[in-house]
Amino acid sequence: MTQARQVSHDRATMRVTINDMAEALGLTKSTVSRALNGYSDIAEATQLRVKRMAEALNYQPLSHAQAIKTGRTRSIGLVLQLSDHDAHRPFLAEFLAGVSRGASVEGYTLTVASADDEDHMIATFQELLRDRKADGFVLPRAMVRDKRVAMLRDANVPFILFGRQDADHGCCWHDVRGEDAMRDAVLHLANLGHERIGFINGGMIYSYAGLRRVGFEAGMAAANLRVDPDLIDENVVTVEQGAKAAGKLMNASDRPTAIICAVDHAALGVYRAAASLGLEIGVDLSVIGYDGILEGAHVQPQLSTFAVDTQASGSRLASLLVRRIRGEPVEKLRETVSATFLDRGSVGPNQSKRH
Amino acid sequence: MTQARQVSHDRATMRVTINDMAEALGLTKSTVSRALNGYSDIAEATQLRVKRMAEALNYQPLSHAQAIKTGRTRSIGLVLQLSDHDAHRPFLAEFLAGVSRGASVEGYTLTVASADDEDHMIATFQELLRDRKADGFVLPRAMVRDKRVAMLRDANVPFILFGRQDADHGCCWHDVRGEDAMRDAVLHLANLGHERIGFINGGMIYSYAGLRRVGFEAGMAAANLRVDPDLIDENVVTVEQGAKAAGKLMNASDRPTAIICAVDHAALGVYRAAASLGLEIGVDLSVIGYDGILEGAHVQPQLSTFAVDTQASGSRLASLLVRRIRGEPVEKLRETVSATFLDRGSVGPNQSKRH
DNA sequence: TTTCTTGCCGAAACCGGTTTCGTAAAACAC
DNA sequence: GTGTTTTACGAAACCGGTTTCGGCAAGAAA
Repeated sequence: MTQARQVSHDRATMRVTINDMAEALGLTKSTVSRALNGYSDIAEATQLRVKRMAEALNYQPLSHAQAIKTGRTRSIGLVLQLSDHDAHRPFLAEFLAGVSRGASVEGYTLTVASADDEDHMIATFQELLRDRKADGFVLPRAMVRDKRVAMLRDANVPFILFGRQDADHGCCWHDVRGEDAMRDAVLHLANLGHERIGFINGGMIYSYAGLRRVGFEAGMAAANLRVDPDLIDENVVTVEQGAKAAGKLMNASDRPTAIICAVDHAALGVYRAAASLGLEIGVDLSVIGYDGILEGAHVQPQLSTFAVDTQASGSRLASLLVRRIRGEPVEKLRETVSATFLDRGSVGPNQSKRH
Repeated sequence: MTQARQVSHDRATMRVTINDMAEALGLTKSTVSRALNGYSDIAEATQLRVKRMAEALNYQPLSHAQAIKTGRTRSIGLVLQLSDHDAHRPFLAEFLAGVSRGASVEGYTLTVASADDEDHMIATFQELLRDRKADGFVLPRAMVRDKRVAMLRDANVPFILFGRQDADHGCCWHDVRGEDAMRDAVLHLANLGHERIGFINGGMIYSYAGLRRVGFEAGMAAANLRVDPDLIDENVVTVEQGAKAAGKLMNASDRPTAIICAVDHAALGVYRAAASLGLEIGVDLSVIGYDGILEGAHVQPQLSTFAVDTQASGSRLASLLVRRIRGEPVEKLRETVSATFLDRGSVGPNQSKRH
């Protein structure tokens, strides 16, 4: 007991409490509290005085103490899903760093939990809410039919998607315009004379895949090219799957001269398939990926791809979520950013058109 | 205001509080509290009755409420360091999932923050402590001179290392015995007739590197082999660095017939170097890695390596840390586990010894 | 039987905040 | 100059727990 006191004593570096504030100001703590929270029945002069003192004393209300009365704890939650295929894992470090940084800027902290399937995730959400461990959630990897969204919306809990949903679903999001990237990829290739362009899409359960497909088709239409179903594959997220898919596409009666991949790992698979077919990437076969994974810079030739700033997105998601928690309407909290094209060695002019 | 009430109302699924417990039991809340915390001045029969009721009502004290009095909040902290080289990132997802799961089993949650350098990390620790966001910390990647350790030990804050430190440093840890793996790797290769064995070590600022070096040398000694300084390189953690290091080793007057790498990425670099030298891995040059990254199973031939169960370690770290927080002595909270050897295709008998 | 322990629990203070309510003083109206 | 409304703050209750303290009843000792 004495020890517990001891421990908490030298651990906490002696916080300054609202009572210290009150004493220093010659006010009561209720006045201090309301001043800091901007109540209108506190004279503006007093509010300023109090806020200045808070600054001077480096006073920060203890979120736990606030939580028991207000229910809000100034922390945002994120639940990892382990069963997610590993294609997404490399981004996780940056993503988390981004989210935690964005949160911290707003004075929020990040609580991370994990779940092994969607149902478990729902349960985890509820537990976190029940214990007030999170005021809202960041949902990475929006899915087409997303149970998480349904649950959180019904429970009236603030949350934000990394990815998009149909507008009327009433949630806010931040996303990278993968569809624009796919379209630009097509146009870029078309400019280089490619006409037979293959498309290897990602996991169709995720909403990004549908969008990228649309973008690919938009690009093909804009370039006046026909979309050949034989040159399209889906649900490809690993290098192996990418190699297999590429093999299939290259078996088509009329081979593609270029392949666009919705995820970089698939593109690396295309490299592998090309190698086993004796084709040179960037010469015999052009490839464009998406994601901007590091390995892309380490293959020969370097992979041309659309890089996503995962960390920036994480940070942005956190700050939008905090605004949502603070009460801003959903409609104002939807935004997209663009990926940046890295024009590297895996793309070249269409050789078969040379005369 | 009314709205806030509304929100917090349908969000929280109406928790059962200690007052509900008291009412249901016909006791006062002070008795309920002490019963649940096992105070000796509460009759054992009563304790049981209370605990049973807690079970029945699914009562969990609100950690925030406890925190303001006790200073402890039942959550463990983890600060990511962004500047860490990416070699470690692939493990992060599993590691975090493990930590959060281990924590959750003990009724703890995980708070994640990030920092860009060591000093910022110290500041982040202090902030988390000051705001009581964490009762203790998991420190991934123990370093040889670890500022974090010094700071936390001085502040008397519970923490645990993933990795090891000199015993007298008075901290607890959980680690994988990389040194044993390195020794076994040597012996395995020696059994196959290899005598010229190279060693490519990882980042020397981390404590694992020193240990693995010791393990390598122990293995060489046990196999009666001479350690040739020309066949050793250090601070290699990426594929590129690995390729470069391997190139250097293969330039030695008396080439190694096998190379052991302290990290898998380096081993993949060896593959690359071998390819450019026209050497066949597993035949002309044997390679053994360490980590068990997924890519190791996707190269030709598959990389023989020592796999680490990062998730299990994360989980274990969390549970040890919780025990530390609960007051168990440091000395009892140190343990190591072994990596498991994956005997795959990158190792073969020493060709040069064939007659 | 009286007194002294001991066991067991309730009452109340406390932790660090928020929020409701009441009220003295100042400002306004007449 | 009096009556009424504002303005601006203090007092006190509250949130959901923990902890100190005090006291009653039963059992032990005298």
